[in-house]
Amino acid sequence: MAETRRTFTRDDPESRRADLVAAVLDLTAEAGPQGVTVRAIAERAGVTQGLIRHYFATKEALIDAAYTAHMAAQTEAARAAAGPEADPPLDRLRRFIAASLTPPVSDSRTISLWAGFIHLIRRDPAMLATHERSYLAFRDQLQALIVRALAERDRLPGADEARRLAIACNAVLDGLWFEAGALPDAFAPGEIVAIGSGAIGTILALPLANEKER
Amino acid sequence: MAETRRTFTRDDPESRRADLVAAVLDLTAEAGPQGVTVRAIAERAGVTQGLIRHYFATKEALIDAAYTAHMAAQTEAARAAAGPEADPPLDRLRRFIAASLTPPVSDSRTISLWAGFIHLIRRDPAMLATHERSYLAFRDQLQALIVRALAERDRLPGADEARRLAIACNAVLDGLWFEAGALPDAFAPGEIVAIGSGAIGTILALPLANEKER
DNA sequence: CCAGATATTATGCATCCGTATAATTTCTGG
DNA sequence: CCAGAAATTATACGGATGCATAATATCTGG
Repeated sequence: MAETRRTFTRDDPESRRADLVAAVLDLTAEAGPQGVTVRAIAERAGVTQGLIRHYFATKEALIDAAYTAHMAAQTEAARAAAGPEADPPLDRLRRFIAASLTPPVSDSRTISLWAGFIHLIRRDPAMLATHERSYLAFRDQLQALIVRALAERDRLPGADEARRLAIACNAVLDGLWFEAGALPDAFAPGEIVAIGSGAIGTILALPLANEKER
Repeated sequence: MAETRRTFTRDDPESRRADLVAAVLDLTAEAGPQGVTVRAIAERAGVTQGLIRHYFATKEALIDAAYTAHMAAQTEAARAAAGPEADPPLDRLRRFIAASLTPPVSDSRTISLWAGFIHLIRRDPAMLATHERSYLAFRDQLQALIVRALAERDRLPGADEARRLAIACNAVLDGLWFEAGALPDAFAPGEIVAIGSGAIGTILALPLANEKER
């Protein structure tokens, strides 16, 4: 009655790493740091736990890789959200706002991931650096969109004023992201985007609100 | 060389429970769920781990109690923030905004606590109910302050519009709470309150910005 | 001041955790 | 088609964790 050894197929190292990273992100989103054990990661990725150590020196190294991959994906999604550079600045800003307030950027998964990682970020300088870089990249992009949309109407805020506007608009986005993620059933479809566009439009004195959604 | 048994003094049950609850909150804020072990809780509270079970059936019950206590304190702090009912509505709204964006309501501790509890909230219906109740209590209070400040100037928004304004203003507060807590060193003192007052003042078309801080 | 009640400590246990290491299967180049 | 490389599995280990239970010190009522 000797247990037969589990069969397996070799896989591309890149693909295996990606599977392990995806498993960490799924588990972090679903159950928080407590649910992220090497055994759970291995099961989710469809391998045995020894393999993790073959690709990552420690569990912490794997989690670092997962966080970096997640933030890179988020940054890329934000970059793509505004659309072609050649489009009208106001349309680009509108699209950026809408994308920031709808899945996959804004949903309960990203909230859970943020919450699951924040304590590690506080402790690990490398993760903190990744965190700050990603945050500022997002805000700088928003600020650039704002400045161009204003410039189109011959309004040219100074650096300080541009920073203040970007922080305030970013706060609206973050706050609505937070509220939608924390209370997913408390808002009608499209309501969050409508409120966000309205509030940011008011702050910037720009016609952002989509008439169809009001 | 028999180890002498640790001396102790009996304490009021209420006080002991409060000590244990405070230990859980401190540990959650400092190290997240991973740092909240029965041994760490006991050490922080100055007792031995067996005592925890004497007051709470399980660790989970203690954590529930800690979360409930924290949310009650936050709700009470928000209630007190606006000041006397008799004061001018605009002043009360100003104070509420300032209090919401400064310690002890807004700091890295409350962010860490939120992050540390959010996964438990998702899993435990009782904690979820506490969470939603506290959130809506905060927003309802903000909405009432907004409506009164507008009414003072003979502006009477409908229920839908009042809700939209409250959600948007609340998003500004939540978003800035988030940003200040996530990047504590990225903002000058008073900058967050100034930006928040400015943005909310613009959204509501009310003179909220404090001239001294600009 | 003492005896009962109980708050508190001390110890033990089964389980899970991350990591280390050995055994085996799969794949590739010649 | 086979031999060597290495990807993958299997097993083991020390320590931590939550919970249970036994032992003991502290307090209170009479």
